[in-house]
Formats: sequence, C-alpha cells, structure tokens
Amino acid sequence: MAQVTSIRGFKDIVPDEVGKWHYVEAGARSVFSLFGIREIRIPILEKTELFVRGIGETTDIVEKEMYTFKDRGEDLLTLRPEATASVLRAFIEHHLYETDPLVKLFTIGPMFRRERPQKGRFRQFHQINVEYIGQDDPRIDAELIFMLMYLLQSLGLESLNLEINSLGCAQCRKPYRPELVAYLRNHDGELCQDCLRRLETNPLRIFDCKAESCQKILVDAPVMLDTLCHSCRHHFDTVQQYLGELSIHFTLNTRMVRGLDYYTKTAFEVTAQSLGAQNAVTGGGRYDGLLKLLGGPDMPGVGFAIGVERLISMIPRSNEDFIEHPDIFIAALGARAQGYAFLLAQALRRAGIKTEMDYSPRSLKGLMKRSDRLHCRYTLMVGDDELDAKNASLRNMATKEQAALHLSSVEEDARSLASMINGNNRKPADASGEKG
RNA sequence: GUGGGUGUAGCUCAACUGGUUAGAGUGCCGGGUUGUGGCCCCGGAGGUUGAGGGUUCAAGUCCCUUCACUCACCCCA
Repeated sequence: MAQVTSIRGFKDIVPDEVGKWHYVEAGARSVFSLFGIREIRIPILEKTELFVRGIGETTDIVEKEMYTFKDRGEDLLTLRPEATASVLRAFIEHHLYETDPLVKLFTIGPMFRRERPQKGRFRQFHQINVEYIGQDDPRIDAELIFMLMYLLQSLGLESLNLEINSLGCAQCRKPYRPELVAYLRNHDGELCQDCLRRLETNPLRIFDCKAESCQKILVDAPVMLDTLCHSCRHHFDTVQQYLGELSIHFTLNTRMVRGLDYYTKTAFEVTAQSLGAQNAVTGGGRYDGLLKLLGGPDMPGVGFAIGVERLISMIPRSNEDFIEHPDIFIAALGARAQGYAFLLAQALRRAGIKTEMDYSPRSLKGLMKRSDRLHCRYTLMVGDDELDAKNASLRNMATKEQAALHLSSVEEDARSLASMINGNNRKPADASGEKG
C-alpha cells in the first residue's frame, strides 16, 4: 500500500523536539504572568470576512495565501493566517473592554498561510501572540517591547536586532502617501517589475524591496518619519525615550513597513542573521483603528507575534537537554517477577515516580542496557528468586552503588522506593533542614 | 506562483568515465559461559536506490515525466 504522507508545509513535532516547545511556552507563560497578561483561546476557523477586513483586502495574505473554503451552508470560512483579528473579534464579542481599561491578552497556537515553504516558513506555523488593548500611552508600547526583549533574552537568545519605526496615524499618512507615489513615479523607469506593481497596490512596501536598483532610488525617497504629525511625533519620541531608560538597544529603521494594513504609529521587528532569508523572529506594532474597523469600540491597541518555529531554531541548546529521564527502571527476570514489576510500576507512578519497565522476556544485560539508554537514575533488579527471598537490589546507575531492598507488598515497596528516590532527590540544604 | 539544488537502510552518507549479490558509520536485536548498563569484539535483521516510463547486453549512475524535500525570489512570524 502506498503510504499517506503529511501535507506539504505541515510539520510533525516529534517527541525529541517537543521539549523545546514546552520550554518556550513555559518561559512565555511565566513572563506573561509577571506582566499580568492573561491567556485567551480562540478558534482556528473564522469567517473569511474577519481577515479581509482586519488584515486588508490588498495584502498578499488575503489575496493569495489564505486557506479559504465554503462551509456546507453559504459561509466562507478561513483557517486563520494570524491571530490579532481573532483576538480582537473575541475582545469585542465578549465586551472585554468593560472589564478593565487596559486588557492584556496572549494566545499561542497554529496559523496557516499557503506559501511556498522554505527555511523558517511553513504553511502551518505557530505564533505566540500578545495584545494590549484599550489605551495608547507610549509607555504601553515601551513596556510591550521591553517585555518582548526580556522574554527572548530569558530564553537564551543572542545576537538579536530590534528595529523600530513609526508609521504614523491616518491623518499624517494621508499626505505622505501621495508624496511618496509622486516621487516614485518620477523614477518608475528604474523600478523593478514587483515594485511597479506595488506602486499601484501598496507603495509603502517598496521600501522592503531587495533589488539594488530600487534601494538606490529609495535613499532619497521621502520618509514617513519626517512627515509625522505633532502627536505621532511626540508619541514616538516618548517610546524611544523610555526604551532608552530601560536600556533596550534598538535601531531606528525608517524604511521598515509591516505587511499588514492595520498597523499605525509604533512598528517593530526583531531579526536575526542566523534565520536566513526569513529573518524576523517577531514583528508587531500599534493598530489604533482596527477595533473600530471590526465593528468594535474606537479603542487603540498594540501587539506582536513571535514565530515559534523561528524562535525555537535559535535556542542554543540541544533537544537532549529537554528530554525527561525516568527515575527508575524495573528489571524483572522471570514470569512472576514480571507480574510483580508490572503492579509495582503502576504503584510507583501513582506515588509520583517516573517509572519504566520492559514487557518482553529479555536478559538482565538487555534490561540494564535499556535502563541505561533511557537514562534512568535507578534500576531495581528483581527475579523470581528475590521475590521468594523478599529481597531485591536497587542500583544507582551513576555511582553503580547497589542497596538491598526488603520486599513486603507492592504498595509498601512502592512507598519505600519513593521515599528513597525522593530522599536522594533533595538538595543538601533542604535535606539538612528537614532532618531536625 | 517562478527559479536553483537534492532524493540510496530508522538516521548521516559511500558506490571510478553505466558493469557481479548496492556498502560503511550510527541506531536496533542477539552473543562474548550460568543474572549487572556505558568501552571493546563478534553476529543478525533492515533497501522495489522517491515513483513511473525509456535507452542499453547491462541503469543507483544516462534521458523523459511526476512527486517530495530543500534554498532563494515573492511575502512575512
């Protein structure tokens, strides 16, 4: 039979890799709790309209990357390509703005975009998403960025570049856009094919173009930052001031634009060379008009998304560092001993001891070898003889020391093994403290 | 969607210009005297060489088609 394989761009996360995922998720959750950011869980499927309105009709995501299909009725549904639109939809739907002036939310989960896979880019990928909704004080932007950098640093990531920019508000953008378009029109002979197209759809993104000819033109192009209105200017200055006081190093990238239409004012990205062409670990920014656009109250918000696969690829530790090892392996020889081992294993697990055993009749050597391969801390050796003599031996795999264990009942044996193992588990300071 | 690169054992890779039964390391299973792991030694299992077709006395190797993976463009986390 021909085997069925996974879908292109959809990856399995195998057991050896899962440890890093737990590490990242646990690290994120612990930082979020310090900042009072609460979890929200939202559906993977939404009405297509949510993303069309939220992300923008002319964006690449909406135009050609979404997994959209017709439900049995009429509704067009889409597998979410990002989380912000859904989080805001839920925020509005549950009137969360009535609960607190500033609502801080995070969510972790898979996103879907039908792009050609490459390094750091998959069709199903995962994001850690944070949104601060309700207020637009520049200190909120600064805190969000501070929190993000603190999280990345606490996960052990190095050589990251934080870039920030301001995209202005609707008012100050209005005069800027025609100015930029006019400038580019004067040079349209030198623009690449893609940029000629962008000139019509979303001229801001020409700044992202990698073609040298285009970059040359952009050197003298008018920059958004120079045309910010008074309040946007002040907002951005304050963000930078506080980042400075928090010792967050950043570079001002006046040419950074984000790919989603909803961003306003503060925009930021964290990139890393080692990621290859898809070098952004994180991106985010402010989106002050988005809630209203989605039919909610006219409230400001700011947030970011971390690409979990990209983040994980940068963690400077091996998968093995995160693999959990069993406390004890029960090496049973003989049919009766195996029966005893089976019951003892369940009792030990109930007592909180990570326990392994083997269900096939193997030699003691084979059992020891398996215990070793699993990196068990102890091996309990018990054969039919020991069972009769009520005496098994417990081997410390690291020190090779063996101690005799008097057997009575399964429950009793589990209890004494558990206390022996937990006893040796204790740190010296703890142990001395409890001895008295 | 467009280009480049690569598909051989579970994993990492060999196999001169086409030439016997496609190899090695690692992992897995077993053994090295009776019941003690890591090191060493020996043995074993495991491949339709991604798939399909073609050229040839002969194809892992050459040609065509197709699929997958991968990197880049594009785009973004």
